[in-house]
Amino acid sequence: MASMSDVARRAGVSIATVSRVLNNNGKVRESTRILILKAIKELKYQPSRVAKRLRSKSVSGNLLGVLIPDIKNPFYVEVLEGIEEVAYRNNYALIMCNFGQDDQKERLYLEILQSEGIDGLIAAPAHENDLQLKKMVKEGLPVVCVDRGLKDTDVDVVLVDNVRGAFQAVEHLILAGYRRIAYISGLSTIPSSLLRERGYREALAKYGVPCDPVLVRRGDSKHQSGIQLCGELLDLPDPPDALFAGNNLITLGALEEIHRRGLKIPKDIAIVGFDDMYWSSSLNPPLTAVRQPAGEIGRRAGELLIQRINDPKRTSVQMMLNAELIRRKST
Amino acid sequence: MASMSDVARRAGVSIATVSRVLNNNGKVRESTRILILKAIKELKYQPSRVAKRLRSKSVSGNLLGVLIPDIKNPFYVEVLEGIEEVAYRNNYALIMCNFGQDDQKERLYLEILQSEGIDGLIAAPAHENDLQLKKMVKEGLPVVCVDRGLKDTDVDVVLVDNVRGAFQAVEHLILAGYRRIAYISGLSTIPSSLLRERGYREALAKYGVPCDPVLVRRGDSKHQSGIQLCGELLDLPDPPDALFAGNNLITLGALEEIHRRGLKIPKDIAIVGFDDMYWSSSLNPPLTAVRQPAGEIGRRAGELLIQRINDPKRTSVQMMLNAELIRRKST
DNA sequence: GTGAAAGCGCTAACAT
DNA sequence: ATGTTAGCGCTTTCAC
Repeated sequence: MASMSDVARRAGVSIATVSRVLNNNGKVRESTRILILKAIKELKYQPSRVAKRLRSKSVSGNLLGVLIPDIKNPFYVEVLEGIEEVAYRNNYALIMCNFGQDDQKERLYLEILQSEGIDGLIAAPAHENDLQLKKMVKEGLPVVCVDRGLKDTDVDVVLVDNVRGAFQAVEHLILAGYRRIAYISGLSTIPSSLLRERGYREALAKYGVPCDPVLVRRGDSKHQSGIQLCGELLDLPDPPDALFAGNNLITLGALEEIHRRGLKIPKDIAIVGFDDMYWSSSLNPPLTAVRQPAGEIGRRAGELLIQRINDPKRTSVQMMLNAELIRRKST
Repeated sequence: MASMSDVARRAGVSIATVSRVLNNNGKVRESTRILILKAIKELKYQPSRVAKRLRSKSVSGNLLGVLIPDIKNPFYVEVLEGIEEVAYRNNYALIMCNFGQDDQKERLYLEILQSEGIDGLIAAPAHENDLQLKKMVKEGLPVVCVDRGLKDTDVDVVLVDNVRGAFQAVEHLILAGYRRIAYISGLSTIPSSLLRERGYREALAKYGVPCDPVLVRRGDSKHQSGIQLCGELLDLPDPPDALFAGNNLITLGALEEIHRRGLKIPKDIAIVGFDDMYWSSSLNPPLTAVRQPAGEIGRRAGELLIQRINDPKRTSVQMMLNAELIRRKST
């Protein structure tokens, strides 16, 4: 691959001049600019992002990190897609780090990202109290969090109103006449699990529906735990007549278990999921769900990050997007 | 962030020696090694992958590129997960490029990857005849293709026996008694679409089932085209009694349309999809599908790539994995 | 066994 | 308006 000095030699100028036309700064005579442009074209020259990144912290290296807990989760895929969209538009490449809810792996990835000299990071951290990430923020790395924030730390966050979303889901169930409403929660270390539980309780409270503790089950946010916990609920002597599933994967797991038992939705049991999927309408019956605008979360996060890279001092914002209940046929 | 020279100074040695202990090459007295290790720990030194990458083509920069057509497609998500798994195990970071079936975007991403100095690339190219990618291969970039190869080019490829997979799916339909079997194809520029169509035709031929051209529809591999084309088929004066869907997204689209019309599966129409999803059992009825071992495709591709990076001269291989028909309840 | 120094491709400060 | 040069952090000869 041709380098800047190749271009310079071919155009009969110094590399500094080449750099100038490349970055459009400094004055360059039109005639030499044309000469250089020609040389660039002829040599098919492409600047090395690596060299640029190494050279100086002061200039953008056009590289962003994305740290997500579980790429199997369609929610994160959509967030990722949103991020990618704005990153690409702004000429940033993306390093993808999927830590699979594994703290150790998250730590290692964070180190790698640092070592890669990324300009900024979008993360859904394992905990609100992620020391390493907090440290990186303090040291000045531009970070924006999605889905969950960082305690006592000044970062941009973009998320959804989990309490309200959950509240709407459960309220909808209550108004439809269900009374024994179960909640399958994801990992209780994740704030959103707790917030959704709060929404669940608030809705029950508001309508005076008693909250039976056996109807609240906590798992690990994954597909398998949806199957497992849904099974436990169904095995109860007095099983629930409706289910509020804490996330995507749990919903899918619960659905699998319900179908396996040959139960009819919503006759035998109703279900509403937190997180919509673009193919929720393909389910049978089509799923009622709380839709987080995942793509927009990603896009917003990307935009905030780029803003922060360009203006590291700007005050941090928390952007709360609205979650909307999509009524289909499962309730 | 501490650099090598910080470590060297602290340990009272030269950076060359530090480099030696870091890379475990050259002789270093045990006592100085310990000294250096101590300094590294104290300074929390982390080598810069950027500098390493810039420095020399001869040594691995620990960076891989992944180029995929559509991250919305669960198949690619699973492939990606497999790749990520082995990349991580081997200390490679991943640059993710989702080109969304857009040729222009693919080209730009390829340029970016080159400019990032990646050590290797895993790609599902837009066409078998991707000039730019072919050129990069010829110039010596280690590449492995997944899902589709590169014409007249010597690359590693890992994919699935599409003809056989499709054949099994359609044969299964025929043996179950269906006769008007439709095929909704993805983009006809993608080899797998054509191969699956071939499997479809071969199965019909083998059992002497006439092949009605109106039952073969070609779309763009996306969700929306599944909805659209399935609708067209259902509107036929003599509609199909079974459907073979060319990929994941098409299946989901078709399902949506079928449910929308209140049709019963498999009574009114049977469906078998190409590509299984981990939540296919959550569908109602659980979906019969041809399962590509997507995670394994990704892992294999990752392994092949790393092998090739370490041994650029080794002869290229084509690895064809088996696709398996999973019989559930939709047929 | 260890150090000095060149150089990867680039930017930016300083000269001219 | 253009050139020279000093690094960025590292690997790798080549000396000693």
